[in-house]
Amino acid sequence: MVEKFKEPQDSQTAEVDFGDFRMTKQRRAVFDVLHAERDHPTASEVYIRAKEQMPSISLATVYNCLETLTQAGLVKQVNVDREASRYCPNLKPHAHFFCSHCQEVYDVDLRPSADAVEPWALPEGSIVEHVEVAMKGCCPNCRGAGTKANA
Amino acid sequence: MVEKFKEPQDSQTAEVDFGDFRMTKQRRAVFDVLHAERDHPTASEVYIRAKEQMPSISLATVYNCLETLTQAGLVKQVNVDREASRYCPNLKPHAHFFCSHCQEVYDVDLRPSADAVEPWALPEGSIVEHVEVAMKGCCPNCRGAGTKANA
DNA sequence: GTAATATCAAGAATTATTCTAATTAAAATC
DNA sequence: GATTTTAATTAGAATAATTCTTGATATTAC
Repeated sequence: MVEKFKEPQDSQTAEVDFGDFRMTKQRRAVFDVLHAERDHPTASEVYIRAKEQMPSISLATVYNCLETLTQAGLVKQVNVDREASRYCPNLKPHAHFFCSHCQEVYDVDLRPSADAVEPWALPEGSIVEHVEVAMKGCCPNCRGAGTKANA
Repeated sequence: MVEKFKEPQDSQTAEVDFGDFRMTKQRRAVFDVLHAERDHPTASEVYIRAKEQMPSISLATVYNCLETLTQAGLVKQVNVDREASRYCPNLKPHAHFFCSHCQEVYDVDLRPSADAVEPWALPEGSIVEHVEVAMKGCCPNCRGAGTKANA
């Protein structure tokens, strides 16, 4: 049921297990955009970047592709407050740190052998399928530079 | 600068430190709604409940009040995915558990002397001002009842 | 009591996202 | 390799939560 598809055209990344989905040109383009610069672009930003390689792609398709890729487990959707969703190709368990000064989103790795759920007193019998941790504050860069963006 | 206002009318809860803001009838009504049933209503749900006590209140005012109360630190805004924000009056540090079956949001306390940030390998010099932890899964009730809502 | 300021209400506007319907592309079958 | 079937793409309309705008109404300061 789960097969591998080879990319139908030249691309920067190797072949990817795409599950039941077809690896179309558009999905490949969106996937490549996310891997080219590993910041955390919004759908619109992905759209702008994808258009450089594929001017015919539409915003609706970018939304579709991002959803498909998310369902396939190839990218993660990142939500900070009520702002536009951002997307990231980091598949390791990680949290997100949002710097209020430079407005950047950083990935934060889980410490070796640490457990993100451990600090929380869940009732017996709860089943956790998914944890999302979002931190907000000031990143080391902005801190050193005297909080330029906000001061 | 930070003063106490007494409520301008009868109400269920005691006087509250409201910071620089005025405790108006509308804000009090919204505040009371959140304390009456400690579930996690959306702005629209708060609106519906507040109208029972104050039929003249508008949705825009409910949004304004919720924002004011949030800024004053008296309620917390809870965001799960891209769905409508929910509001909760629990001021203790806590996470939220969203049951995909009954669609309820539960508060999850921090274990005694546990630290929500500890599992995360933040770069030196990061300053965390705020942490938001959202878990998704199945609550003990739904688990016992054979996942009625989804199966 | 009057002036200054803050809040409220109603509806318009905005924004991210999803839906719809028609076209196009890809895979399966002949 | 041509045809059929199925899935994906596109453009634009629709939606939903939220914010903004403007004028009216309270509340505090003087």
